[in-house]
Amino acid sequence: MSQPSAEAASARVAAALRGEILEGAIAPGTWIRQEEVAERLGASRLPVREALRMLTAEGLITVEPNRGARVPVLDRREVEVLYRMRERLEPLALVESIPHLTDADLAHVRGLQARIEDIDDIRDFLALDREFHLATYSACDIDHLQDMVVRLWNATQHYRRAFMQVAGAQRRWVVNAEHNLLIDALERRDGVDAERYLVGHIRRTRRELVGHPELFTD
Amino acid sequence: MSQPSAEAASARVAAALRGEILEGAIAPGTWIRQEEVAERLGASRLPVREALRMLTAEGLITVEPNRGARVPVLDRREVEVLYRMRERLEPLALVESIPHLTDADLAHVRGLQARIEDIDDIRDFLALDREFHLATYSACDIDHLQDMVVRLWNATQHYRRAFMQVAGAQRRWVVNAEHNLLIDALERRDGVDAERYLVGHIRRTRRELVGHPELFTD
DNA sequence: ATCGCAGAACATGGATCCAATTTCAAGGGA
DNA sequence: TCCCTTGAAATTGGATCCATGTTCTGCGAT
Repeated sequence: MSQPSAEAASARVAAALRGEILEGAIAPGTWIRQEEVAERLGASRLPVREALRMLTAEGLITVEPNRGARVPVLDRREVEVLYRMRERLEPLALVESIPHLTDADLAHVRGLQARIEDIDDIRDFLALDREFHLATYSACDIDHLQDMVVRLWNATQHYRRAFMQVAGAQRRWVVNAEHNLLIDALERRDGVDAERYLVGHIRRTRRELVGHPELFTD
Repeated sequence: MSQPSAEAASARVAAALRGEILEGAIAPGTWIRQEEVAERLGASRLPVREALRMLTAEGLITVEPNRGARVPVLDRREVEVLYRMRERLEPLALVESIPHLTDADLAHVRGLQARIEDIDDIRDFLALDREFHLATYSACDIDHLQDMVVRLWNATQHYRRAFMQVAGAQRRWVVNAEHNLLIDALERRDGVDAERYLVGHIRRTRRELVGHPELFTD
């Protein structure tokens, strides 16, 4: 009877909140009330508190003592530096991943890209784009590295969504082209080329994103 | 009456455990029992649980559901990649910090280096070396970046201590020389040189550290 | 003697109640 | 009218008790 059985309440709450935050249902800056979350998700306040701590470890929220938790509001400069961190860390994750990527992994990545090219809805695009990139790092067996990459994606998710809403369809074409170049390099197991395409991909996105002042309050 | 007054219990417990882990009093691999910590630090189990979640967010421990928490044991490869992550992230933190470093900050950094050169005890050296490097990043105003750098120092602290115990005094001379080169570049506000010295410093340490197989179990 | 299995001891996860802090609104004074 | 103060409501933090899951021990069967 030691089946995984019912997931722990705190993990359930964390998963639910994680989804809401990543999909934008919880706007940055708004306080997340423990009581409200507890009764909405059918749990007591205690697992909610644990879940909030988990989400802080994932870079999704910040907790202020005796105040509460909320999705942080970032200014343009913070988002820019977060992207610069991505430009440095993700190539490392990719290089560590490439030697361990199986053919099945690569087929999965190709499948994701095929779905990305067929999609119109921004919400689906964001989720699949995230899944695509994380899949290319999935064979990296260093937990700390994968965790930090996920943190960077988490922290910038809201601004990526806002960016996609103002960017035109032309951007999607560029993204698709860059993704396919990256996939080709991966299938050749060419770490040097893959790293080059990835850095270019992230850098171009950063420049375009921070070039939209209307996405930020400052 | 709204003085900061007594720090929150969970923060006190977290600070105590943080110190014990960083000083090596809690060996990697040993389970951290909530009840034991609670009665030793004069709190109930609840703030201990919160503290363990905080330390997870800081990269100091890992929590296994229904099992408990412990300081993770890393193999040589993980430590090596953690150092490669430092080589990529810390230069960025330094570059972001340099323009905002005040003369008082630099004087503080110089003072720390002077104390480092006078110290024999390994425990003090580790604490001051950490404080030295973090001080050079202290003017970086991007919280996520500073937090990640601290995580990297936390995760590798145990192996740095073990390394210092097998390394000779000769290593200390090299460290001091590299620190002083770094300080000079900082005082010139020369980001390019500072980054160069820092990368070399971390890279040399990585190579020497992972070159000691006796520090790892595998 | 070794492996398997049951049951007890132990540790973590969760619920409820209470305390402490913060926030917000109303009232009083300059 | 504005600002400061005061107190009550709302919210988070903590303690105790109970439920659930895991680990270890010892008994029994092969």
